[in-house]
Amino acid sequence: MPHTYQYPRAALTVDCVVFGFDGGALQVLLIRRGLEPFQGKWALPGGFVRVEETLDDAARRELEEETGLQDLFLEQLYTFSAVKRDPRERVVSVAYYALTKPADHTTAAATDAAEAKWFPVSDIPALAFDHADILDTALTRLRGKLTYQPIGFELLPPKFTLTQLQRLYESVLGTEIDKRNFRKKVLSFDLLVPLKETHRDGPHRPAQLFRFDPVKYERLKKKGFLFEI
Amino acid sequence: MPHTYQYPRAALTVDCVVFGFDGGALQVLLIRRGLEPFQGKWALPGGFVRVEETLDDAARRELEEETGLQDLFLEQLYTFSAVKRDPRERVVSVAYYALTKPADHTTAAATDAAEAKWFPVSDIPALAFDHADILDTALTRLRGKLTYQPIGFELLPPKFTLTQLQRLYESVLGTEIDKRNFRKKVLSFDLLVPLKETHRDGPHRPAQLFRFDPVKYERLKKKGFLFEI
DNA sequence: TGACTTAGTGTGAAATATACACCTTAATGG
DNA sequence: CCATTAAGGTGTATATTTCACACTAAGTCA
Repeated sequence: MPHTYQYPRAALTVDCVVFGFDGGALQVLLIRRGLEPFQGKWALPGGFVRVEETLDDAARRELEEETGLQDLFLEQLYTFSAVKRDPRERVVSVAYYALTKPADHTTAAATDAAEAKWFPVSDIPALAFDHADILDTALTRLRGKLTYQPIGFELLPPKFTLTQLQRLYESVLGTEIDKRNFRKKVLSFDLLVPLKETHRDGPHRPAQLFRFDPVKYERLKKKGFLFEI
Repeated sequence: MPHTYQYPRAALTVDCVVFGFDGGALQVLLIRRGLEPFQGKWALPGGFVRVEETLDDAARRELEEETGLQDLFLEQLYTFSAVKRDPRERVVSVAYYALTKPADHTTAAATDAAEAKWFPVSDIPALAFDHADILDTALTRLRGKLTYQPIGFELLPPKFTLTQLQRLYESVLGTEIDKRNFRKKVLSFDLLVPLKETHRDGPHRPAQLFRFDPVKYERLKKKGFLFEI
């Protein structure tokens, strides 16, 4: 059923940069394109926005359709509009970035629709469209955001150790952090609650498990608060 | 000449939050709408994106058409996509925010196309569409950005005094700042060059004029640098 | 020439950031 | 079962940054 307008219109898409952390390196979820253009190339999950849904809805829908992922931290990133970014026709794409917990990773792999695969950000294949630009923008944003908002927890399981959190910061920011100073700082925000459990893992002392307390975070945020590592 | 597509498409617009500073309070430039919907209401300058231009181009074009402003600091803000944000049909709008120097203010007032007027952000009339949301988002962004990037200069004339700069920070951030500490901090970045001129203004000691040095700023930015007031 | 008004300047105290090394605890295996 | 292994966990002293605070300087105008 055709739709007619007085002036030509760009098509609107969403593209999602999905980050994950496997304990060692920051990863991005890509899907292999089944159709032209760029058939067979790796690309960010995404697709056309329906006329009766918001961009956030579209991003969540496409993510679920293409990767099986649900209920993740998702935030609008930037809208990309280079005139020739899609060889077919004018397409403007609103990019999102998402953070997943490790438990989601298997889910993502299990999807059948298209081939989906995690790649370490240090080793990304050639991407379709301007997706390399989008990924760069997302990485820059993630690094920036990590230093002033407590979103690192979104990349870790609900229960995590301080060492895991530190590894995450180190690999995303690409710096080494002093263990004692990091712990002091992180705990000083009073956003982590120690659990009565420990994480046993090999021939050494087991690690205290913590969880993030979103309620305390909301309280702090309202008072105007700066989370800085 | 009609244009036909297989699926319905949202219309794409840009809207611009133009900030100015008159020495006392932060101002926003609004235009009075000449057409329905919201005829006679105040709104952000903006309009439809043409199919062969980027969003940045569209924002600059609309700004010039509606307000006469050119060559200003302009940055994409966020894309607004609530389904009913335009009562006529589905319209997705990419919001921008812009910073103008005082010399531009008269230019803006001189435009004839539509009625354009500066309003202090503390006293904004009811706005069309979701423009109040957009303005809120822009203000939050401006406040955030001002504290870690040296964009305040974009709101001042090319030559300015430290007191003017301080007033700007105070009124945008809504805080009082200690004069000595502010000067120490700002000068410590080594981004301001003192001029051989002073600013005479009333029966008191004249003030040293400075200009912002974008070259030094670029150098610093590359080394990874944090501008924090 | 004195009164008025904004410009411009320095220091000490408090808080925060940084550098740095050793003991603790459980698992493993000889 | 005890010695070894390997990561977990902790405190302090120093450097740096932030913060609070008050007077003199320079020009105008009556």
